[in-house]
Amino acid sequence: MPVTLHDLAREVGVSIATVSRALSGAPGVAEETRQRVLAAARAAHYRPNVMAQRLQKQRTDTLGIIVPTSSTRFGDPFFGDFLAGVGDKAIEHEYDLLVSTRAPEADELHTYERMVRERRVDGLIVISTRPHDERILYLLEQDFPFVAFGRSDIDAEFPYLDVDGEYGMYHATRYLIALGHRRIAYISAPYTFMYSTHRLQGYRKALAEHNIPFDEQLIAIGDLRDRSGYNLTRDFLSRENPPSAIIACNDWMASGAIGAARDMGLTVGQDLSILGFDDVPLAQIVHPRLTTVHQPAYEAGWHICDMLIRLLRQETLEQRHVLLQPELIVRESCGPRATS
Amino acid sequence: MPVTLHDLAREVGVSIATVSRALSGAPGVAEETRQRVLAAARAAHYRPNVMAQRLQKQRTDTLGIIVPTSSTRFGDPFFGDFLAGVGDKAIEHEYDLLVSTRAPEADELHTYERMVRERRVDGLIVISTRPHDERILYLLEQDFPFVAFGRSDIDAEFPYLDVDGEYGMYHATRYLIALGHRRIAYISAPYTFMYSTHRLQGYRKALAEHNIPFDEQLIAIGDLRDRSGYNLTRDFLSRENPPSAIIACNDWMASGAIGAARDMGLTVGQDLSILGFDDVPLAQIVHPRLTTVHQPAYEAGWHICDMLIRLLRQETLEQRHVLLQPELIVRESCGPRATS
DNA sequence: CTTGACATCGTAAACGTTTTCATCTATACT
DNA sequence: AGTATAGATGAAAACGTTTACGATGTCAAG
Repeated sequence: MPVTLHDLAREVGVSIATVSRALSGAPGVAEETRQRVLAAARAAHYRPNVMAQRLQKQRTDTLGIIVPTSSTRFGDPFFGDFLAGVGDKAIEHEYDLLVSTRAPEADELHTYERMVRERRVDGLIVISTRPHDERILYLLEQDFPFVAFGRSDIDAEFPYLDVDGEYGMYHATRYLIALGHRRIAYISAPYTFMYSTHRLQGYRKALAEHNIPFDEQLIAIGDLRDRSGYNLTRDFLSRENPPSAIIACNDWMASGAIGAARDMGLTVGQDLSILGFDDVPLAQIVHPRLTTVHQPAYEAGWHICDMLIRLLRQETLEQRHVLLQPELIVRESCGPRATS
Repeated sequence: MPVTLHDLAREVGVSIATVSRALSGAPGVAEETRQRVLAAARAAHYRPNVMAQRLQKQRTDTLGIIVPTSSTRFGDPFFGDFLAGVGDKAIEHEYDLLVSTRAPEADELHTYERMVRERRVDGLIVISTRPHDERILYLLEQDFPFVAFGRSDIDAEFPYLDVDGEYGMYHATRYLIALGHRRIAYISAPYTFMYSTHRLQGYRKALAEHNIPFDEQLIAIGDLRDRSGYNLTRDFLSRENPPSAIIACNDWMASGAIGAARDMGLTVGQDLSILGFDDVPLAQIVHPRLTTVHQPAYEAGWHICDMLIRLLRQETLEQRHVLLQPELIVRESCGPRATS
């Protein structure tokens, strides 16, 4: 039913090779012929069959990204913005974007194998890297093109873009220290995420620089959802020597912390300082508005996609390792330590 | 480099046709031969080349969804959950999911043409339907399989799933009326979305049933973001006869409304009732927690994807038109009208 | 012993491109 | 005039599958 090169060739009275050349802009076809072909193609509303092109070219012109749907990531607006950045960049270069949720029961690597071995995509974006990330090891082993969002601790080089969580948390912590805080609790993300370690590093570094001893008791691990921020904060505040400030590893937990403080009769920003991470829209909606560390989600996605495309085009990346410096956004959830 | 049917055929000593049949489970191949082929395939880590399969089968086994990235939709967690539902269902049936952001400068239909005419996908999911939706008209005209999330007012039948906004808003309004409210302001979504009209219908219907005259002055149109909810609420409240309750068309604007009320010294849930729509996670984080209408985003995506797959498989849909009834979630942002 | 049915398998044609290579024509040079 | 050269084109081989069709062999029924 749909019109093919063959149809056009018959129509114009040339061979399909000539039609192909004329359409692709390849040299070696007379200008007059080219015009005739183009006119016929337009008239017949010709569109190439991409599957045929892909089979022939041995390229899919498709980028892939695999999203663990069960985790909170997908509902997280941070991820939505990231994906928007990836998508915009992809379409700008005429790449398709294949988004796959990992089948919950299936082995994660199975999803990656599916992409790689069956050649569904030309390259992959790996998100939320983990320590000893087996996905990255697999892709390296297969010599498959990819760019990671985040670093890992494996003993091999690979292209990545990361937001410098250590830098961000270091400055956030310094900010609280400058406000007079000494007992600063820290609600971490699970250590299965690489960034957890980096951010904790920043926290520890700032403490050390100001000769504040690191207290294991002030560290808790949340599940990134507001509920756990709430619970852990209640826990912290009901101790006999409660912290005067709390840092949470993302804005959701920080928002939960705000709720807990409110429920316990504390005024956030005065009695208790709370600091988040990510700067999702939510941060400006909660009351008081959240002081947090801004992660440029859209830009990160955009940039990573750009790196991947360059990689696929064999262009040399000016930088295979990009570290973005996040910015501390001061709003109202932090204040000087209450001098009671 | 990668192993093909041809390689396996040579290996086992049969023709590629037999190998293909053995692998696909087609009849007409001796059990013993099939086992030999399967063993060889396993040993050689054979994976089919999907592009070749797609060219041959004239199917892409891919579903598409086009997302207007510039609008707030992508960052909206509602959409993230929806997409997760679609993705999970798609992978369950071994479909790939192609997510395309519309190139901002390009004509929207161009993106659809790209999908349809170049046969990149077998079917499409159309989201946030609009009055006289040209995308739907185009797909109908092309006789291209799709399922819409939302209805439209065009004069043609097409498969859709929708959340009954009229029903939801009707019950929400009734709830406020039952609490004693008579002057209920309404912050609508832009009328470029089909659901705006439906929801407004529900609001009007509830008013009419209780003999409350519809007052044009109490209707405002927001842009779905919290900022506009904030501004419009300030506007409402600074009039001489302010409303005692405000309904917003989504939770973001409702949250903005809460902020505005707070800034004007009002206690939400007592002095002013505020009601949202969607029930995104945010609704449970703001203070007071938002009374809102729950939209089952994940389930909607899941169900729509299921409908589309059945459509593609020529199975008869038990229902080509699905209307989900949303549920009112009562929390703390609404209360009886203050009897001052 | 012939015939037909059936199971098993191979040949080859598709699917719609891109691209190599060879062919052909026309022009320019000796 | 003869020949080299460049430009324009077509034939055909790929890319890796699926599948219609035909060929072969086996076995049971007549």
